[in-house]
Amino acid sequence: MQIFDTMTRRKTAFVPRTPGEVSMYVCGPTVYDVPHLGHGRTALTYDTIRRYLEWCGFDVTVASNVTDIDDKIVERAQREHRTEADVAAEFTAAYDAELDRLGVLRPHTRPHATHFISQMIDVISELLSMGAAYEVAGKGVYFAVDSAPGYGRLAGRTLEQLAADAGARIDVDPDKRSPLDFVLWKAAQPGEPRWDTPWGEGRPGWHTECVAMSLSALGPGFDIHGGGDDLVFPHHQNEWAQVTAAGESFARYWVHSAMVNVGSQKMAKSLGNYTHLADAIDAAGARAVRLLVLQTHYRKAMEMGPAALDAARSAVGRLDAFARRAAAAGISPQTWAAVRRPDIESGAAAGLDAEAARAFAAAMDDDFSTPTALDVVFRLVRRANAAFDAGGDGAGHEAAAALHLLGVLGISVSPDGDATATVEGLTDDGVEALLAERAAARAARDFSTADRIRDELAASGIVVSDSPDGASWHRR
RNA sequence: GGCGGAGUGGCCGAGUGGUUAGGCAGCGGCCUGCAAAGCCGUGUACGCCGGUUCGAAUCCGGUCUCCGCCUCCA
Repeated sequence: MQIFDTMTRRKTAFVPRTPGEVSMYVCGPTVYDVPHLGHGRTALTYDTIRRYLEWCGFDVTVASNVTDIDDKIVERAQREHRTEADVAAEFTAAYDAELDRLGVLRPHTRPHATHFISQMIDVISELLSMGAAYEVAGKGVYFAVDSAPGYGRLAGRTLEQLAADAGARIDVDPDKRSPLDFVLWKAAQPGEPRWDTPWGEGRPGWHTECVAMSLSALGPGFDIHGGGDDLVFPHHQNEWAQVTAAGESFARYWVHSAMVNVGSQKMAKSLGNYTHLADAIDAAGARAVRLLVLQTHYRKAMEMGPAALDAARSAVGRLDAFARRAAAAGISPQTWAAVRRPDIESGAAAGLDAEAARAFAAAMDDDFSTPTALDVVFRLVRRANAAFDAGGDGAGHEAAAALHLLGVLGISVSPDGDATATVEGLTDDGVEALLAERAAARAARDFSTADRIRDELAASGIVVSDSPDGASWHRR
């Protein structure tokens, strides 16, 4: 298995710290507003990686934080006359709700920054004692970047290059020894939340929390450190600098997922193309959002506008229709839910198309190439459908593999369509009654009545399909 | 200005030297009372200009355009 490591900028063979186990830290959100499409993409990226590694047989541990104290949270709390904790609680809940809808597995541990103040104090104290950090009266504690040789490497730049550009876009703070130095701890300001420390009251800077939390949760030298592309610099570089200065080992692999574009520009509030994750899920369904995300490689910027979401929604409909045919043939995803990659390689999962599963695994082994993996799945679906058309039971292996591999990617397909969709109106019995009426009309070759009933059902979200064995239906 | 990425058929989006990516949409056909679903068929796609090669979307040189990061950001 190969993973692209941001630090070395190349695909690297994946060798975990402990054989058979993978430890993964994913930088989570700052909870000052509702989650947007980008949060969804990032979460789905790491959820997919996790699911795949688990399928491969690894014992995976995921830690993902919530930043619940930060400038923007303070700002919003003050603007809305509420506490920071209240703001954080509201948007943590919103984040959880949308990720749950997307089917993103909850991390095994989810540290909150405000619960790790004492660990952050330990980190900063150590850096102060070794001279890697310094205090500025009234402002806080800063990290001296020159105490971390190689600073800039994650961004593909040298300290000198970075220094030459410093100040190009923001004013240099004269209290810093180097313009690149960053704040570890912010001295208390009136009206802001504060914690007591050996160097006075204040609140944490952003970059220390992930150091304290990741190392607490996963220990030194954990395997994968992930997050959005925009965190590479300065956030991850600054985390790395602290750990490096302290002489500890940090992440073995740095993985970053690319940004979401809407209208070919990065989605951002300032550009007015900020899209709430909840709106996209409402419009296209959670599975379409997931499918769309996986149709693009995680390291490439992707388009998530309405047209793209709509196309994905159609594709999910195709998969559901396939699931209906498979179910009718007695092939259900549940049958294969417990199968893992080693089972297929050992031949213990006879009944699945092993060749297709290998092609799928080969794609995923290549830096989690989900678009190619989906290619494998869709080709299986077409072959299985063709076999269904041909009659007989030749579709079994392909259909089973397609359903199983979709499950590995976290895409749930179902004969019933989108189980989370809101369905109002007709009960099952009501539908059956109307269908009986329609069947009678068809038998009498009264097609206008039959079509009227079908149209009525369609208006209620019921799709009717006729076959030699009679009519079947499902909710759209 | 520095660093990095990208330009692929109507749209999204894989693909790093030679056989069909895939999805969505369209068109024709089969199936159907008509549909739906499905299958089959269907697109002189690789920003532009040169070069290397028997052969390039894929390598080299040049050029244009777009995007991201350099500041909080998934």
